[in-house]
Amino acid sequence: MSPPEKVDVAFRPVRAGNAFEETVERLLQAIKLGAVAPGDRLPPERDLASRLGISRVTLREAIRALQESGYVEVRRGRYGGAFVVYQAPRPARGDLERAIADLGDRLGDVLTFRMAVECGAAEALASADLSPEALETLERRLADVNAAGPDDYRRLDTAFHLAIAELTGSTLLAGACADARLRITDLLNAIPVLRRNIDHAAVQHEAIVSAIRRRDPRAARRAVREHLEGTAALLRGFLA
Amino acid sequence: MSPPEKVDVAFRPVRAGNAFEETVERLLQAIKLGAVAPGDRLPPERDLASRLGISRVTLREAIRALQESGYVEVRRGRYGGAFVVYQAPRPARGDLERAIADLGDRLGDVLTFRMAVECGAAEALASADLSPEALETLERRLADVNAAGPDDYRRLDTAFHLAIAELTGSTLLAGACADARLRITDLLNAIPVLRRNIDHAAVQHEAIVSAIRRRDPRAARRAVREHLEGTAALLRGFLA
DNA sequence: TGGTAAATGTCTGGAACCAGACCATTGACG
DNA sequence: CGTCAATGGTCTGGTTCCAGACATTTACCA
Repeated sequence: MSPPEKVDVAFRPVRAGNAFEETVERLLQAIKLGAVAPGDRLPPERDLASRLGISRVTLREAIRALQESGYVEVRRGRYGGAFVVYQAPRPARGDLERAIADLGDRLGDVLTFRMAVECGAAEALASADLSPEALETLERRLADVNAAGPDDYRRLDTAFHLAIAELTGSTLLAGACADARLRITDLLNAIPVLRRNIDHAAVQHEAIVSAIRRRDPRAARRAVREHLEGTAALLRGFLA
Repeated sequence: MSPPEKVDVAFRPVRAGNAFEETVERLLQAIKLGAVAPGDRLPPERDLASRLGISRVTLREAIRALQESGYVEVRRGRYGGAFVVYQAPRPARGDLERAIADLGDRLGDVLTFRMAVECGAAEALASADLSPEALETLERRLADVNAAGPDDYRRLDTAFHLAIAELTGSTLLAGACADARLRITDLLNAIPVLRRNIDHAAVQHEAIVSAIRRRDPRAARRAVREHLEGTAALLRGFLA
């Protein structure tokens, strides 16, 4: 037998690192991702801390960091909370290059990962026995994206993609999709939202939902694949 | 627009929980997974601690727990270390039911996740431009499984599956596959290794490698899908 | 036979993190 | 116009976790 079957992936890190930094990162991504729309507020500290599995103290430190960086505005009293004041800026020339450079050689990693999990989610959803409510949620997200203005587009696009993952009912898969999306948000936000691209995406989105609706896993997968490949190709192009 | 697009997956836990318990779990799974064969030793404490991203103290506590449970044997001095003494027992009647009950309603979640990431990995690998060394590694793992005795089978089967993920070069995807495998190990170990099943699996493994070799992503995906679906169906059957 | 390298074993001080109790503020609503 | 519930703000004591220095053990090897 061949001796060195070192499966080093079994010894990968148990924890990501510092709880505070992780939390800042998570919240920041939740904001950029649009899980909380500008003007809305984060859940109450006690709730959020328990959902994130950290103490309120640590969460508060993270929120303060976001406050000092101008992402949220904290108000006290009843109906108070941490309100999102961040509005994703229109991408400027050079943003994309910078974001890609930040990601470094992990770009390919992320793109591969995203392709695998999002295609998998779509296929799983199209194989499942969807409740009418679930289907309605999906249609609603699709309508939201189609009705979005330029400032809302990325946010609602993300919500649509993540809805597919969440509706599979697999929290592991949904988590993986969210993770993939988080890692690529900065890149997506750096791509200008052009009319032509939106229209193209809308057709593809429709194809995805249609495949899911008629329970055609292979078509669902193919549709997602084509949808993501456009972005992937664009980004990989900047590596040359 | 439809107001409540609560993407609660964005607020999922930042950290898994207790570092000590997480570490015990991880090491235990690494052993059951066969990342370290019986008789072999874990990496030195300092190495391992840094790889796992925890302190040596915490790692030592975890190792001591494994020692007291009889999984490893620790020897001091040069050429010492934590040696694996655990030999996966032949599954007994009722093990599988117990393992499934332990997993509870997360079974579907795990199966869906596993299907998505392993299919994704195979497809990605079949789309990639494999180096001769990579291909050779894959062939070697395949040969290892085919040459395995009953006691080694699960371990080498795991090594084969994880090799596919690792060779994609995407650490995220490899990590996800390892994670999926970890979560399902107890189930797999509870399934008796029958001659008939081994032969069947060997044919499917060959189909997977063959598809990768001739760079046919769709065939690779389909082969993995069929391979995993057998297990999934078997397990789901126990839910009824 | 003794030196040495590589490993585990032990200790200390400090940083990070937590749980929970309590305080302060605020806007809605009766 | 006062009450109150929901929220952020603060404090205390304790636990977990860490980094690093130092001690001990052991097998190879000159």
